[in-house]
Amino acid sequence: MDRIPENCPVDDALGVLVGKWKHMILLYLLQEGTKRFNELKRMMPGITQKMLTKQLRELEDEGIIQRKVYAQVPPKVEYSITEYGRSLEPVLQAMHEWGVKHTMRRDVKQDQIKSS
Amino acid sequence: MDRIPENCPVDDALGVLVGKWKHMILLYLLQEGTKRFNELKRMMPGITQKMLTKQLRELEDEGIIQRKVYAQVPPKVEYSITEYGRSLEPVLQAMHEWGVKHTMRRDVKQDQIKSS
DNA sequence: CGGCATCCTGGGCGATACTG
DNA sequence: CAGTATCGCCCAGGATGCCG
Repeated sequence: MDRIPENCPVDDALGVLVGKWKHMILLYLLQEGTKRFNELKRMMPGITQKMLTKQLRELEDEGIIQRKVYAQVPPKVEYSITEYGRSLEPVLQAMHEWGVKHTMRRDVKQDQIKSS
Repeated sequence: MDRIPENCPVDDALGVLVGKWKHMILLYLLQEGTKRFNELKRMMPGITQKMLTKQLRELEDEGIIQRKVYAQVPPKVEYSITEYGRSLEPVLQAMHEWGVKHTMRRDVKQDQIKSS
């Protein structure tokens, strides 16, 4: 982290990850490779087609994931991480590690409240 | 990154960073140490008192920053990163590095559009 | 100086229905 | 199967004004 930037790079990174399901999609595609639309949908209970489509489009527009359409009936569309998308792995990694610690600390805080 | 969790730790990390100004506040406090309310405000042109207050409160509630009130007139309130808050540094670091590359890539994309 | 209370708006997000 | 098309809610975030 050199200087505080005028147009913050951290903002850019945050931008592509913010969205209720985006990081989930990325984690799934990173860990389990190529997935079809409905496979992703099934993996995220609660998400609607509209939202899944939207977030996939946004990630695609950013160049983070790839969309491959098979010309067949019934339709088949596969999504996968791009090379560029893999560059986000350290970021997700850092967030995941912090999240694990955070959850632990939250438990500690709960204990402190209980014992006070 | 071990397994895809039910309650995603990545979500937790994202949660504390999301908010239009939160990461900015954190970067300032990390890099420049303790700051007064109006110092922070001056550093972020465009932010309103309400928003600054709100985001500071949220960060404080998470235990990420510390609020120190001096009993004097005029009032003086100082904000600083907690030890716990410093644990976010690797996350910010990772996002910053990615952001720098991302900006570069976006420029490349612009060039590609121009030359097409 | 460092807030809090109030009002308001945009758009993120969801529910539902329809389609090639 | 993998989407569009509509409608509508909620709330993060902004504008403004008052206060100890």
